[in-house]
Amino acid sequence: MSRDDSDKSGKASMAMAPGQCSPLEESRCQSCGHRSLCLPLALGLEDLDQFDTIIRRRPPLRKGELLFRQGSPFTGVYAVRSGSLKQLTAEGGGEEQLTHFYLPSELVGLDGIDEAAYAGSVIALETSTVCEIPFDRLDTLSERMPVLRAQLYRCMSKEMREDLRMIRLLSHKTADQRLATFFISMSDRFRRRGYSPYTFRLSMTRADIGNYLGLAVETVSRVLGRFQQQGLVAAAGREIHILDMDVLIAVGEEKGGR
Amino acid sequence: MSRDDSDKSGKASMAMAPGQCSPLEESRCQSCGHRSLCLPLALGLEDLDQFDTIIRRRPPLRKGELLFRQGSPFTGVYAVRSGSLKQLTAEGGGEEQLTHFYLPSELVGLDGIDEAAYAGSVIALETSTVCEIPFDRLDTLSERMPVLRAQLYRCMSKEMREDLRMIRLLSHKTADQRLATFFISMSDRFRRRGYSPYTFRLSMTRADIGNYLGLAVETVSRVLGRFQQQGLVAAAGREIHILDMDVLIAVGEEKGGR
DNA sequence: CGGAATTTTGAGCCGGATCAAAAGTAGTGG
DNA sequence: CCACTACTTTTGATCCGGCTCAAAATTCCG
Repeated sequence: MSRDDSDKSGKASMAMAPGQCSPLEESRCQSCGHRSLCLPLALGLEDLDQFDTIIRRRPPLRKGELLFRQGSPFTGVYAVRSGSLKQLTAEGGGEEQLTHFYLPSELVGLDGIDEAAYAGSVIALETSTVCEIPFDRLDTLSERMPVLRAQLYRCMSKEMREDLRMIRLLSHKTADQRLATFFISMSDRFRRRGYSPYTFRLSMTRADIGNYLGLAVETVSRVLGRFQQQGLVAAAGREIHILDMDVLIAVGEEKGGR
Repeated sequence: MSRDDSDKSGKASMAMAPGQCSPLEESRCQSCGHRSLCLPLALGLEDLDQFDTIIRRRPPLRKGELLFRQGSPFTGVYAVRSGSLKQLTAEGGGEEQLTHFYLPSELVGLDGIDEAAYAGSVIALETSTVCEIPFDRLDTLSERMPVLRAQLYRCMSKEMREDLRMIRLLSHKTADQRLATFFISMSDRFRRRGYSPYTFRLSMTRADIGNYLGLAVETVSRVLGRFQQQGLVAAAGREIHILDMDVLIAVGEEKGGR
């Protein structure tokens, strides 16, 4: 609860200002727990060092703080190091649509390259840290590192593929299928990051989930209630336990949504 | 029905196998009318020649023919040279979702990089020709051509941005807004390609449009009927005339879809 | 001209939105 | 530590946009 806990662990950490702590140690990719999923995943040690020199550490964002605003000039992409964020995109006059949730190791801002401006606003859902990767330097570096370039292509392609999944979900799935798919997807993302796929804490509100899935808050709440009655999941606030993964997967993939 | 028909048109064409006709002239990027929108748009003449050597011409696809199937190994991307195509993606057991329409100069298959397999099946909506661009060679070439690399990034980023637009459309817009947005978008794409933004012929069926927009065919037909009554568009089969662009745009952007 | 695919039109129904309000949670400051 | 306020979540009642089913009208092609 108190910040002192971490400080007690040793004098070394006390000497460091928050957000700049150990720029030579903790903030390096080499020692980052998410390296195996992140952009530089396939780099050799030497290239990794090079890569490290271009990324910039940012002071942590607190809950609700903006990483960047929709339309602001594109300067680079960000890799999530800890915490989670959401992307909101608004259309002329219209309301905001939540288009992405970002977890550690994921790349934020790739959709800004084309028009040299970010396609949506990105906001921290909880205290979060990100690594800033200036795009021009990344591009230059990728010229000499085919592996890095390939990974960048793969990241973009992956996001396109996930967008397609989302389009399918929004176009043809029922509320039940959408929420089931959402839980399965989150579960999977936690699993990949070494956390339990059965028990996790969501950092977003029901309203966020509804906005993301194209459903009203009330519907999210009702469907979740139904899932609990059916023994598929147990939810206490934002704490989620998946009780029957198989059935949940089946619900998410049921034929003929609508 | 008989293949002889095409042969009758003249001796010159008889000397050339279909799909290989004039590989040195018509099929070159330099003489391609879509160069200003296509991948190599910013290349100098020398680089353009280089680029030309890696692209492969394909025999034209006839209406309904498959360019590639979902899940088949990713080998490269395709630039549409003439005609139009649609991408269909299916989920385990579920029905197919139409996720993209492709017009000349657009790049097909970018979403296949990540998993080394194409994310959806792509089918010609009419007789169409495409340029095949093997990805490994494109990647190698992009190493030496920063401009080409930048354009490739931009293409991918653009597709991501368009996917976001689609997600917003599917998540929050009414049937009227969806169809209005669709017409505006098609109009814009025709305009960019040098055709009239007010009068054009759609190559897809109402069912395709419905599938793409997340609507039943009947709804597409009804809304279109309403648009005609209101004097926004005139439609004769697949021939579309936009009569009141401004109002149509306004309908597409109305606040609070649902 | 004839058969198939496409498009339109009509009637009825349902999933999920909306509106309204209660119940629960989390920060905040005294 | 507790009371206060704001936010979040749940629950209930009602309504409507768009889906479904059914069938006619039209267009497309050979």
